[in-house]
Amino acid sequence: MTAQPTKTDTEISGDPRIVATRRRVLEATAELLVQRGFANTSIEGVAAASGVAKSTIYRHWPSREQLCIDAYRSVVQPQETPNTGVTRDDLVTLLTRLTAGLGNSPWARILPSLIDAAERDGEVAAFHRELTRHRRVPMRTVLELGQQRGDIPVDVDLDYVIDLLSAPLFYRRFIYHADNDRKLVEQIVDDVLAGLSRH
Amino acid sequence: MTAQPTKTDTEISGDPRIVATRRRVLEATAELLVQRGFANTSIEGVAAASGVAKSTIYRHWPSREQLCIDAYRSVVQPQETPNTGVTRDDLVTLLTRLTAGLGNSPWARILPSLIDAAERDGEVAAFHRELTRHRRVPMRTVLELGQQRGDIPVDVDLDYVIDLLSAPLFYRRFIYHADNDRKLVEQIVDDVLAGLSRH
DNA sequence: CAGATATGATACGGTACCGTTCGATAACTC
DNA sequence: GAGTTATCGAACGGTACCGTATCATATCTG
Repeated sequence: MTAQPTKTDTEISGDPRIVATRRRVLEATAELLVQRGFANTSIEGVAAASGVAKSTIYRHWPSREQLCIDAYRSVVQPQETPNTGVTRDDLVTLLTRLTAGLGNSPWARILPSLIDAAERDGEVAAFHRELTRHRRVPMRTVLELGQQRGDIPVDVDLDYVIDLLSAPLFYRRFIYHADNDRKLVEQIVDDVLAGLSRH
Repeated sequence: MTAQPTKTDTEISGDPRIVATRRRVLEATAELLVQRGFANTSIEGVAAASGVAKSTIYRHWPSREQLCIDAYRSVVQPQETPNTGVTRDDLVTLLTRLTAGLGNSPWARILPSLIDAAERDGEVAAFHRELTRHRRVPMRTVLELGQQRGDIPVDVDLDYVIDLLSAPLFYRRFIYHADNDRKLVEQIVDDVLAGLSRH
């Protein structure tokens, strides 16, 4: 039971029938995850929504969990790392982008379901951990460059800085249910950087 | 359909049968919510776990949602407001308490389910909003006193400060899956207060 | 074109809930 | 103790899914 990503999206299978089926099913699953959440998304529901026969879905995915994980993965897009040479501006760019993603993307709308499922399912938890680590890479890079530049004291743990910067946006989106605008992002970046400079 | 809290816990009904039934059902429901989550907690499951007949449960609660909301409410305990006269220390106290609560309490273990359900159910969302607002009151009070004392600049929005202070703990518990220790709490408080003093 | 392969459609027995009804007990109240 | 009230337990018809099997049909590949 080693983590088997159920094939990457750069599918090697030439057969267009397989490619089309996978695409249709993953799209329908993502849509259902948005509308109904993880626990209320069933294989039969996906079959009905996608127009793909249930038996065909079972030929491609071993379980509902794997299907949902694949669907979620298909909805996450990679982020590029800004590099203007100005730490503050690059952070604002990253957080503004995060704000946009948190707003209305399928990724954000499914995330609560995923977090909830991860509380009880080890497979989902491992997947979520991997995704989260991955998502933090660009900001980590920006902060490392900033540290080399002297914008951030060298004794500060950069993962901690990522927490300080990102967490308020997640919190306000999922718990406090408040809007995140650009002004807020700038204030967070400036306040956090100012706070760290005391070290 | 005005927000009807389905009776407060300070139940006026003298009949001990009713009191006992409500207690048994709410306890079993909370336990099931921890174990299986919101979407996988059914009335029949609660009946089996509590030993209370299904028909009896339906006499007390109109729906699964209302029952789960009541069960969650029964698990939340009110927080008192520290007041040592030292803003920094009071904040550390509050956040340390939050850290403890986030660790292993039923409240924290059910929270992801509740957040997920709130994404799609207006009734749950309203309830969650109410709870969140309520939970923030003690910290708001501490910050107001701190502001009067001059520890926090007057032009700073205190709700924003609550976000900066609390969010990292929630983020690390539910998204980053990292531990929150006392040292981290102190660092957050000191860094945030230092950052705000630039205003 | 011929053979291989993927899909569609349907049916299967089985499980878990739903929300309601009803009569028999048990427990409380006055 | 008599009357009221709450609970139990079982049964109801109905819905949604599960995971598997079968076979005809459609679609690719060489």
